[in-house]
Amino acid sequence: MGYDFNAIEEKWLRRWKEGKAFEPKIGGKKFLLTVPWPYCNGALHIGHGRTYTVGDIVSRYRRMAGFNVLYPMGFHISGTPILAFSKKIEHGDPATVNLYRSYLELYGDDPSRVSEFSVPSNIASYFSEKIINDFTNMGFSIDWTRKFTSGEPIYNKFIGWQFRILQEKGLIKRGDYPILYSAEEGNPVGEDDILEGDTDKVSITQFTGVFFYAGDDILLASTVRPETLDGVTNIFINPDAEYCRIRMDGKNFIVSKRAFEKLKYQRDAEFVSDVSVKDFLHRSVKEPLNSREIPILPGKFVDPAIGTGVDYSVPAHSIWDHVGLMEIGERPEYIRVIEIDGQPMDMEAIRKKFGISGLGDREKLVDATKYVYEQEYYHGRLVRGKYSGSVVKDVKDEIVESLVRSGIAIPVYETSRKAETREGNPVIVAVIKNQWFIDYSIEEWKEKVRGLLERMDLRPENLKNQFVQTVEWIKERPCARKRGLGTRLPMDEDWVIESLSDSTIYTVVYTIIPFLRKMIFEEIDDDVFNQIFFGKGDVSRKSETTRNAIEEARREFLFWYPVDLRHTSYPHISNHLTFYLFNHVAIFPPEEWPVGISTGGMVISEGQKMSKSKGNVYPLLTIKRKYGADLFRMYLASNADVWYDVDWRTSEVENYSKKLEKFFSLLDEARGVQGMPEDRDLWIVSRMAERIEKSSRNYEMMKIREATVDLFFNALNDIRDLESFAGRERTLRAVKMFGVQWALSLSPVIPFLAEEIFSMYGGKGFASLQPYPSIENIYKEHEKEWEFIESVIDDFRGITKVSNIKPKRMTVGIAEEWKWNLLEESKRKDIREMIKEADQEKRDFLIALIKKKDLKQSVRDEEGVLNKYRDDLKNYLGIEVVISRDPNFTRKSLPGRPSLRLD
RNA sequence: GCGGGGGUUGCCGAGCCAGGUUAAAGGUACCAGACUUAAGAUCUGGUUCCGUAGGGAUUCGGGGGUUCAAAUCCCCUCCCCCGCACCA
Repeated sequence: MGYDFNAIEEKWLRRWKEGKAFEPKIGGKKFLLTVPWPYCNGALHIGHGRTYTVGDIVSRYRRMAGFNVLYPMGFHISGTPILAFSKKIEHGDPATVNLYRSYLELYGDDPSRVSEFSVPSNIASYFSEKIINDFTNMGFSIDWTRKFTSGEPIYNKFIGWQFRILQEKGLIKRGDYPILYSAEEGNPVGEDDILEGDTDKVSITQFTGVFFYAGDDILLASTVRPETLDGVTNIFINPDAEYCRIRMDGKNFIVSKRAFEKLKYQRDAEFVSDVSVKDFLHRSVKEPLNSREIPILPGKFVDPAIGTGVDYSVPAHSIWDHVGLMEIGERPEYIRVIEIDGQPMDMEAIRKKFGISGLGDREKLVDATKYVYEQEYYHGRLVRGKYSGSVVKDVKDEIVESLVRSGIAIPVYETSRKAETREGNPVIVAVIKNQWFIDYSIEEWKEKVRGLLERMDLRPENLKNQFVQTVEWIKERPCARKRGLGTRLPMDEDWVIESLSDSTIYTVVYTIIPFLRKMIFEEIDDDVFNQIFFGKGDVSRKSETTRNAIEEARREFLFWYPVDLRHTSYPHISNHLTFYLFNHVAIFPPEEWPVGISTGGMVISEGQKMSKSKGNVYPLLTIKRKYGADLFRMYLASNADVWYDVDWRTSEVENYSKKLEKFFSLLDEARGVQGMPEDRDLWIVSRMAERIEKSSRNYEMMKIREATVDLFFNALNDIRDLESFAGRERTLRAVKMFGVQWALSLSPVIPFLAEEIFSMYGGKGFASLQPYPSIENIYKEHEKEWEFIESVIDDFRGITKVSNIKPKRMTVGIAEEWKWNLLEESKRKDIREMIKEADQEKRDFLIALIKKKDLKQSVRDEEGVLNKYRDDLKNYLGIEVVISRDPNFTRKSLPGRPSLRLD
């Protein structure tokens, strides 16, 4: 018979709410725990539940460990996705409309309401409400009185304040910045906007456009290998493509027409005239380094849509160029620029090695090119020019910079692959002029963050390395975009602060939001925030209401902040979490800087990444209805350590359900049983005492899996063993002794069941608010005795298994006195010394002692223990136990490991 | 490439940092037995190989080394996953 988890969960949800169980007031030892706020553009699935569940288990444990815990939550609505979805719904995009209809259906709402979602704020408000509901149902001990969204006016004021501070401190700057862009749509495009952008990522590649002079014109040849410029032998242009003359920076450039269409989004470029390929072919141009005259040759392999459509040829280091020349029957003198271990790579040999017969072997050419590039990039040394002697990868960036500085090259950006938007338009690279950045590259700033990392509590331990690495690598980050929801950039209202940049110190708002809301909105300005956070804004002219609220807010901020633990999943390390550290360090004094960060794994489902097409995405709501929150939490907690991915397998989930039922009915039944437990069953109390104590440490170190497996699965196995040995009745009497403590120890993981059991056992108040339990371990000896009996049973089984007999009697040969004496001695002395002095017999024994360390834990009075369990052994194994001390028989006996004879 | 994490017994997954209690937790799957009209559920035992006495042999991606002793420490090598930015 199962238990009605739905009824139990509903009951305790109601009582927690009525009792305001998780709405802490200031006072005592505080613990502020945050998990990044969810982005509310759709229904939550099991993957979303993970980090919040871990956060909740931690907060619940901390609460029981005596901390005043605040676990707050808000909602993120900044950025483009919500906007994009509402736009699609407005336009009636069938896939999106269906998706949102299905969400509405899932939550039992009228699917026709989908049209409301054409207003972005409706998406945000609808789903934030559902998330509150879902999270509450999962038993998360969140203080919802402190919720807010990244889109509301009070928050906009706060972010405005933050950015003005960043600006004052000189951490914000402007500059040109390349981004992926759709010319047709007039928008930057993100991963989500690109066709197959999530599976096949598109990035920005920087080419170098090198100037080759042809009279008044400059052929702009683009390359990703400017280090080979010294080896140029000719220019390739595609004889079948269209080229044109354009004007940039007061000069005339020749590029393909396709290139111009993109280039004009990267810099000021004006069309001058079409040009004919024939006018250029076989003319010569001057290369910019040494003014050598080189010819322009036809290269059909040159793609006018990539780069500038003009290619400079370095046949000594490019397989394309080598084969290209071969095909048109040209064989200029190759100029070697790079050597590996003193040897240049031989393009002809590589051509043969890859089996390339001509330009038609595109794939092989691509492979060969990759091979050549990699070899020369990582292992090649330059042998000409001013960088002669350097390894390519060490000086490549410098080379590009120096070419640009000398005015003979410009950067040209290209996408890493050909890509189009979901609407079917080409994706190009555009350069945004005067893009706003937060300049994370400032060395003093980085240094402060490194200092912070030194003192932080980071889990898992390797997290520190990852952060140090990220801090090393981080540079300017664009912090605003021209579209999306969010806060307008205070210094330039055309821009909206980008969604990761507006969520770096928001955790502080949790501490003050209820008091901000008490203020008169119009009065909230920078002075208010300065007063709350630094105690130094002039607020004397505010209304009394506002001034009182400011005082309260300051008190709460000082009490709750900093964040003691921020927990999230590992993909946040190199972005959000790092910004989080940087911004705290920039804005707040050191005592308000983050104390701890932990990162966790993701959720995969049925052994695979979740995806709609695989049908393995399960909404949180469905899970709760079908299995209950406790089961979900138990599964997440025990399936994998926090830092690893959890695999949700429906078939295993079912088994958890049975285990929880067993747990519940066991404790339920034990409650009603009469009489005291047998003395010889009390070992199980000792085990439980140890488990509870050990798990406390594990919870604290966030080894949640270990705590759960031990407290739940291993404990249930003990009980199973006891039951099969001693029967149900005796087991229940023993279990009754620790039922309450057991349930309480599991309360962080399965809070609903814990509440129910706690109250069934007559507990007053909430289990969730009880101190973490402990059991005085007064039955340690019983445990050792039981371990002895267990090992005898184990040996008995071993023998019967191989000998195939059904014994009636078991003769137990207990080890001789001298062995026990040596064992005692070995605890005090160096066993190696003892071995040297011992005779053959003693030596064998001592070596056995080293091998079996646990023998040192043996119970001394084995005969007494066997007598104590004599009747149980007869019942359980169907044998009579006879003790023997016959020296012929006990020769092989060890303390804790008696000889056995069955007959 | 850089950085991080992995490769364990049918599968999932502990153990490895602090070498011996480890043929290696736990779960799952499978086999046998009990219960049952039967199935399911539940319970019991088993699941590397050999062995009619608790033993032995081999095993933790591959190779080598340190050690009385290595899944655990060191070196080399192969393979897999994740992050690398404007995207929440």
